[in-house]
Amino acid sequence: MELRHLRYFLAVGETLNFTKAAVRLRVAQPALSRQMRDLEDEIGVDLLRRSPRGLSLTPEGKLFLEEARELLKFSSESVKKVHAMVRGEYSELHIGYRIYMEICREHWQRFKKPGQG
Amino acid sequence: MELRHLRYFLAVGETLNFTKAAVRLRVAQPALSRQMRDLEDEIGVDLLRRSPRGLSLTPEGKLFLEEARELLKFSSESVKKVHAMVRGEYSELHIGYRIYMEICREHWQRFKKPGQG
DNA sequence: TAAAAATACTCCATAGGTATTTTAT
DNA sequence: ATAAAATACCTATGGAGTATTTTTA
Repeated sequence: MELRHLRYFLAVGETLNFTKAAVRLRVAQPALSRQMRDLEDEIGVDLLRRSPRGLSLTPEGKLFLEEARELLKFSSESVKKVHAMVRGEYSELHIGYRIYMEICREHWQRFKKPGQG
Repeated sequence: MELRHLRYFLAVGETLNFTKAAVRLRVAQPALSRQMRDLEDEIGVDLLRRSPRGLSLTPEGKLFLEEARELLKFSSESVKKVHAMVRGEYSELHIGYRIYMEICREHWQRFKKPGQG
C-alpha cells in the first residue's frame, strides 16, 4: 500500500464514480480501476460495491475512507511542520497538559489533599 | 511522496547507516540512497547529514522521523481496524468526552451553576 | 587505507495509457 | 441504447540491481 492508493481511494470515495474520479486525478479510468482493485486485494477487504448504475462504499470502505482522509492530512501536515521548522516558525506544542492544568486549576485546588502540590 | 519513502527513511533514521538500513529493508544501498535523495528533493528540506564517517539527522530530519513513525503506525492501524470490522470485532470508540465527564463528575457538580445540567 | 555513500549504467516491474468489451438498466 | 467499469494489451517511467568511483577521516 502506498499513499497513491489512498489518494485515489479518496477521490473514488468522494465522487462514487470511477470516471469522474479519474478525471479529477488526471489518470485514465482503467488505471484507477486497477489501483483500486490492487488496494482491495492487498488489504484483503472489499471497499467498493460496483454496479453499472452506481458505485457505493461498503461499511469497511466508509471506515477506510475516513482513515485515508486523516492519513493524507497527517502526511501533508508533517511536511508543513518541517517547512515551518526550516523557516524557524515551528516549535512543538507539548502544552496539552499545561492547558488542562490552567483550566482545571480552580478544581485542582479544591481536589488536592492538604500538603500536596 | 509515498509510504515507501517513509519506510525507508525510518530505517535510515534508526540505523544512521545507509548500508545497514538497506540490508534491513532488503534493497540495495544505491537504491535506498536514491530514494532518500528523492524524498529530500521533493519536500525541499535536508533531512540527513552525510559524511564518510557517519550519518546524522538534521533537526528537520529528527522531526520528520517522528512524523514518519507515527504515519506508518497510523496506516497499519487503519488496515487493522478494517480487518477487525470484517470480523465484526470493531466499533469506533467515541467515548473520550464521556470518560472525561465520568472522571470530572465530581468537579463538574461543583462547577455548574444552579439550575443547569 | 578503509568505511560508507554517491555515480553510472542497466534492467525490469508496474503504473498508466488506448481500445474494446461487458454489464445492468 | 447508454453509461460506467472491467478487460486486454501496450508503453514507458522510475524503482531497483551491479559495478565502480568518490570522499574524508
